[in-house]
Amino acid sequence: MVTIRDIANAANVSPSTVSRVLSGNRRISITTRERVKQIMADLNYQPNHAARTLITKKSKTIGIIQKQGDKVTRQNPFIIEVLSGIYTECKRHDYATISTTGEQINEILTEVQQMIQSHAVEGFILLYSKENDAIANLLKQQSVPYVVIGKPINHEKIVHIDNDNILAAQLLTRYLITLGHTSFQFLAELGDYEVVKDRITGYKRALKEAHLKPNTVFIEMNRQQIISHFKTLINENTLPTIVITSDTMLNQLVLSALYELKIAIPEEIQTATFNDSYISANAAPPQTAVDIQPQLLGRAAGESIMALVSGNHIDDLNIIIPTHIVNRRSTQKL
Amino acid sequence: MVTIRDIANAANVSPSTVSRVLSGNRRISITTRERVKQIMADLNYQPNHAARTLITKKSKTIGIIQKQGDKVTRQNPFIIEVLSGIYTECKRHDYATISTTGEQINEILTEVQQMIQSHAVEGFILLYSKENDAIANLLKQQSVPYVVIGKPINHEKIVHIDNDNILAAQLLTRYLITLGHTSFQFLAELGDYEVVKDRITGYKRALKEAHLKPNTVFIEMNRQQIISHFKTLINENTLPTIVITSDTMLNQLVLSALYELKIAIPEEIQTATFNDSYISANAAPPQTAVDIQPQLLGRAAGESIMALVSGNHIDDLNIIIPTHIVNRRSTQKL
DNA sequence: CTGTTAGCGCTTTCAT
DNA sequence: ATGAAAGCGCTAACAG
Repeated sequence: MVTIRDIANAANVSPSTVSRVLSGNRRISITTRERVKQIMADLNYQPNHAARTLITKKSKTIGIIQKQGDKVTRQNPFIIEVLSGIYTECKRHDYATISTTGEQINEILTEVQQMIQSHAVEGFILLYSKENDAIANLLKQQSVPYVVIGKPINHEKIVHIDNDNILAAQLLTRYLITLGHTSFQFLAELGDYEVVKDRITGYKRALKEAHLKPNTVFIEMNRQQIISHFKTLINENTLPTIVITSDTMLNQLVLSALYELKIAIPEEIQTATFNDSYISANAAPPQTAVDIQPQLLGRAAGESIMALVSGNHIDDLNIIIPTHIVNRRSTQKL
Repeated sequence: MVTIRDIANAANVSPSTVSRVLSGNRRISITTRERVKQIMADLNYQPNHAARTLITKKSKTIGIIQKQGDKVTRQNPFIIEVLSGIYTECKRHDYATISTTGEQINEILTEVQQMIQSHAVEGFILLYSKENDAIANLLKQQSVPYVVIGKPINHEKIVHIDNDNILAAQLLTRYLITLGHTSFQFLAELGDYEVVKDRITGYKRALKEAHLKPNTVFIEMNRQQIISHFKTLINENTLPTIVITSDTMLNQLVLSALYELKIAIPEEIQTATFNDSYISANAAPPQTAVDIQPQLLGRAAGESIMALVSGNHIDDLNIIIPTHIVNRRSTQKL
């Protein structure tokens, strides 16, 4: 292994000089700087990460905290794209990322505690937003920098990266109204998520503007349940003309259920969903969807945490990533 | 930060003694061992990872190398589950994982080189198998331990974790033959993948046994192309009774295309796919699929690399993860 | 602009 | 069974 010492010897300077050119210190003569750099290249020098971390206490890695690590969450395109965005941005700044996905809150809590104490990470990105969250509290108390992807909690001075889900839902619903829909159903996954609440709010708002009645159903992420749900609607003759789902995965289940019940889209019913993805874009049929740009959410989170760990101040704590509607075959003019 | 020194002072022993109980050294009296352990717990001691790595040159992290990092690959459930398996297993051994996904081979190559030289990782898992691969060659040359998920390359002394894809395809095809199918089409993604070749081999073998003619088409992962493909089949009146796809993502596209062409599954055509996932299980309609157990592939890879980095010998270089057929609505007795 | 010095927290001979 | 001492590769005062 070639060390800072080796290249110091070869360049006839002291290790500290080498260290200085490494950190881009200004007050090194251009000649020595270039010479040292040349020798580093020649000898294929790689700085030792551990040694640097040991002394600076900067590990150049960011922790990512997820709540659940179950199969559905893992395979959710939204999460994957967010992670990809974070990864890209951190990598660009020469930072590594490390994920924590515990089954239980306590498990995550101790792991996070360890990471902090052993200086394994410099900051965290939380992939969820929750009031009075034990992990967030821990981070705050230990004053470890972190940012949250999700809805801002008003009394907190923490950077939140989010979409305007109320607006997004409102725009989608308005658009569907222009298509001629009057009979809506919003299918939402169970679980008391803030995002879902916001989307329902926006949906209701748009319907109210048009003097239409909202219809919202919370349902389990279970194919059989969804099939019986639609069976009931058919029997009661209360099938809406459009079903909006709160996420791709739920949408996929709805499409599967409708297929089984031989209800044709968009002829007999129409569908639209939040969280556009490869799957919804290539579903049967391709779905009209709200693209919330998860990749950008991740990138913005990465940028923010990079700023925080390098001591920069962020004055806008509330970063909003724009959304847009992608119009596909699952909806059409009535 | 509480160091080994602090707890040495508190226990009235030397740092080296503390270090010894930390590493489970035998020749420490049971009394001091217990006392030291107690104090470590009381003071909530966390070993400093960087310091340990600096001296031992063991980073307790494993590198994961992927070839492509595009959206389709990222969102492919197969990859996700493999990664999850690796992560789980490494975590169980107190190892972290770090991913590398470059756009170009050279980018990955330099990154891997860096990781090795700076002792950032102890070993690698390659998520692909390729003859005469530059990265594999680099690892071999520097004698960094690695395992690969994919087809064994015969003249190599490297642990490979794989399914028996020939057998899996053979079993699936045989099963479909028992359903009464005689007119097959195997739709494979373009790209010269060894897995795909094996699956086609098994498929052909089973058809040959039954004196049936194979029909194999390589196609781009593009919805429009697939639609025109099926249009052509309809026009030529050569629609098979069953379409087998080489992966979930391709299968999803086929379902979308068939939906558009209003060809009903399983009534007018049947479908089956490799690489079962949440998506194929809940598709329109749910797909008969070969579960290749990606989670287990990942776990086995994790186990193997753990063994290698701790210096254990692995005598069986060829680890086969069993597969099984999941029978769903997309196929039925003809 | 550059060198000297003193560690960061840990492991590991070499003693005893 | 335990301690003393050296040093992993790097950075950061401090000193010129």
